Amino acid sequence: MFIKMEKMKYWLFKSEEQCFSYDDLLQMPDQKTHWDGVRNYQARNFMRDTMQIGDVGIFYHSGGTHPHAIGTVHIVRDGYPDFTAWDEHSEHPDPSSSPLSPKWFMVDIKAEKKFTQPVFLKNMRTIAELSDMALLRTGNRLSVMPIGQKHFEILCTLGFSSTV
DNA sequence: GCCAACGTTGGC
DNA sequence: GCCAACGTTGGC
Repeated sequence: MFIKMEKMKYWLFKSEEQCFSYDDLLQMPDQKTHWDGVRNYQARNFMRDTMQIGDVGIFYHSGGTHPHAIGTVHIVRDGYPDFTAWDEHSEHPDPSSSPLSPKWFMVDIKAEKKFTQPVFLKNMRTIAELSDMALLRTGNRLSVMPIGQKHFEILCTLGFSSTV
């Protein structure tokens, strides 16, 4: 008997803090949400093709004066059509997507644990082991991106440490 | 298929 | 508010 164990993958979920924050996620029923509204093919492909239930992620707040990672999440439902695309009243309607021919996909994530202290972007840039993280590349605009296990562990170590 | 114009993102 | 980066659009 062969049971294929897929290797757990690591992701970063980016959201503008004033738009949807980690605290907002904690307020959601069952602390879950669907990661809707992504209208970028590369991010779409990650969610549709690569993410799996059980993968874990870092939640990152962009847009503020001090961008930072703020907690961990895990994926509780893998890729399925983003139904907000054919809702004309949604934030990101796209008439070219339909239930019969969905163009955009999303996953469901659930909050895991909020960091005891945020890990600031400014701090990340000083850490050599994080230098190859996609988030730190200038001009990166993906709201969902893969990171390495090493990146995930370093961010958790910093975020859950009790001293600065 | 090329490429300039345009819109959006996001750090600073 | 500015500007760099980059994806998308549309004319040709």
